[in-house]
Amino acid sequence: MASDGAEAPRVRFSPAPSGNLHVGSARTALFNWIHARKTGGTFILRIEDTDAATARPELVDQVLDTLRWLGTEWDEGPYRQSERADLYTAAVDKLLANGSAYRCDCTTEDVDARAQAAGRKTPGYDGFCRDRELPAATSTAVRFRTPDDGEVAFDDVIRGHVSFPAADVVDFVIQRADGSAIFLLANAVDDLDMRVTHVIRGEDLLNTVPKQLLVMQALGHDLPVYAHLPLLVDEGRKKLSKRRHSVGVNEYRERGYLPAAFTNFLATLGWGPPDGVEIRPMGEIVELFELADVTKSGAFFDAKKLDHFNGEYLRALDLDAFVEGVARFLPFAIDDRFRTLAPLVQERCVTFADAGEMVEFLYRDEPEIDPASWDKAMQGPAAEVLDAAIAEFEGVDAAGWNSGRLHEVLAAIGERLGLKLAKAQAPVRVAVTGKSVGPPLFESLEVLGRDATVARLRAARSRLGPS
RNA sequence: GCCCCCAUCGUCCAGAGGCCUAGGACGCCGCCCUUUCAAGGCGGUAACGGGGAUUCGAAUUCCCCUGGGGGCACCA
Repeated sequence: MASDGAEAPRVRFSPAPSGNLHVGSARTALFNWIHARKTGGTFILRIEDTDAATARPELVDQVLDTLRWLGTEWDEGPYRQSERADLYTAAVDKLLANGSAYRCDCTTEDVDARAQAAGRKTPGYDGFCRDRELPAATSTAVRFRTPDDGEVAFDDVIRGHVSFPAADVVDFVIQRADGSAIFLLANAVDDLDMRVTHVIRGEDLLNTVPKQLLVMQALGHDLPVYAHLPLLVDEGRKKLSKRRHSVGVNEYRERGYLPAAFTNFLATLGWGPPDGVEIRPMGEIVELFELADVTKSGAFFDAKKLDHFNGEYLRALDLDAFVEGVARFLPFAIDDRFRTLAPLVQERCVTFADAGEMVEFLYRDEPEIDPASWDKAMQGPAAEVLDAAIAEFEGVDAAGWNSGRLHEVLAAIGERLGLKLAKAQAPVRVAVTGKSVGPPLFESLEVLGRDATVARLRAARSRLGPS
């Protein structure tokens, strides 16, 4: 890398501080991070909070926290645009001075009204104030003067050559009337100032490139290389919306997904390793990753596939790590009973949050009966099974109360009643755990203990009524 | 309305002119294993949007159409 003497790459992730980081943003952050690691470059974090109206300083920490959880640690920053206003003002002054920008006092209403009067169907500014030479005032914003003809073109690492007719790029605001900078300006100035070499971001920003290129050129600097990632879309192929989906990374974090599984999955959205092995350590992904290999079309965030990834990662955890990780998702403290069942629970979890469901029966005085499970299990010879189980289990002495023994006992009962073990265990399972699914029954009963087991069987039997 | 981008199984990726009767993964279906449920094993379903052109040969190149998406703010 950098054998041509070029400087090491510098990339940046520049989220707006909107709190709960969007999964699409997380993917963008990840790809930036991967590219930096791959190339020995620097990953810069910059918070884009130039809009005082929407900036929520208190939410910045949440973004940082999420990034840390994902493992996409930054090398430089975080910078905050709200603290760099002088830089933007200086840039605007320079553009004003060299004729690249001018003041404008048109309101949005003025612009729309003129467009309507002129019968134009294309929205946008018409250059009304270009030559009015307005003085600075509290009501004037600053607009960038775009070329009237020619084209603005660039080579995107992922998309190839992209060009726009310059005439379609209307004069745009770079500084608000209150003197604050607009994203287009701040973003360009910062990329220049931070010597960013590769701008890796979502495709929704592809259309802003010409404007930013124009600003950068007017400021007289070398231009960064752009790479626009395909958007993450919903099942309707629309940009993932906060309205209808769990698009916040925090939701996944709270539901017990593992950061390694989550980032591994994100890495397969818009990119795939050449050998087709999708589930693998991030270190390998970093090695294999090439920005130019990124796909061009939108990718659906498939929660089912994420679940599969997470299940794989969860099962790969050693037992201690699983127990430690699952702890904060359980509504009760980890004890020996949980530890005993843990290996069986781990095998059956997709996320940490699933574990509680499987063992909660241990921590209640009485099982919470699921009606559907009850109806299904308490049919046919259920009463006989329960009666026999009560009688037999009661006779097992405390020292012999273990899963192997219980297995034998219930198998014998089943045999006597002409039932397969699977059938015979159903009423017992529901009576004791309240559900028709869960960890293996005999291990569960062993951990629950004889007295509690028998008490629950009796309770279920009486609830069942006379046979 | 205008501009830009995109187009392989339901989904995510492979495929950079012959190796493709298109491969892997998730999902789904079936079978096996089995103490329920998972996990695991085995098998199956399923795609190159349409039309031209180039070529001996096109999923791969070019053009048009269609379809989808994104953008066009004193938001980012």
